[in-house]
Amino acid sequence: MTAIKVSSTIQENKQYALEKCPVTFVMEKIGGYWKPIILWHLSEGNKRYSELKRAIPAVTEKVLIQHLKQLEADGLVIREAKPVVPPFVTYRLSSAGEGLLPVIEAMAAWAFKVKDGEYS
Amino acid sequence: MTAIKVSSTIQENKQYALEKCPVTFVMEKIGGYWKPIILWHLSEGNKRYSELKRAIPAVTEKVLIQHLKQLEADGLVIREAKPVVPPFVTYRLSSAGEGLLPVIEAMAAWAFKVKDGEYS
DNA sequence: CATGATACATACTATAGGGTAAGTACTTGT
DNA sequence: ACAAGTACTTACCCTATAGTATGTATCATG
Repeated sequence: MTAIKVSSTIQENKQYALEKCPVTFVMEKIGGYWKPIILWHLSEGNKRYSELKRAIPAVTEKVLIQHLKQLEADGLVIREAKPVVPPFVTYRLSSAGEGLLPVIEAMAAWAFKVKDGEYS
Repeated sequence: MTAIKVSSTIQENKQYALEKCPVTFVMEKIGGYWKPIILWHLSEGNKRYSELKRAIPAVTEKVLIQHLKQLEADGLVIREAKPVVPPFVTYRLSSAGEGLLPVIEAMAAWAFKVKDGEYS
């Protein structure tokens, strides 16, 4: 039943979903809990690590870098580190990251409609 | 450090994110692994439970109903059950669910751009 | 009379992700 | 000499979610 065959795992289903569903593909990239917020803040302009930290106080440092690393690995943000002695690292959106902004805005628009009770 | 205070939990951070970030709000609704796929299939028209099952063979039945229940509870899909003896249940998008289609399409559009290498 | 189809439910497991807490290396300020 | 700020890293825990496997009620059909 359920058409799951030999040695099926979560990873295999993930593969399936990634290939079959472009939306799942996007979810993989921005599905982290704080990623959309990070992207949102970066859409306002380049930010230092510490600026992001202060801008999103509820996220822990571990998760913040974790997400930043993933976003960097996925090519959505670009990290620039000046090799100075108190470290100076800035993050900014790549062109792919900027391409996501319309998506983010579409999501925000829907959320506001829902909260305004526009869909009774 | 990290500005997390007394009795902070995942749930509290969730609350924070939900209030502060409309995108996280959307993620809560369509963030389940198969939800976007389900919504996509429902965008093609009403579907019976068994039709969805066959349309998305890689998802298990448990997860399929689980997601459908959540989507129903979130007001994104509408469940209609005819009280006949072999059960006949159809699912369709609510107006709020339809309102998400532009979001889904924006995500899909971005995904295809990425895969086509449009952002070198 | 047993199988299949319908639309689920339920008990159990496994893993990924987020959270907590603490530490690192280097320098400037007091 | 010690704290504070920079940008992280690491070890550990906890929970939410997906997956596995099986069961349920009803009827039609062979």
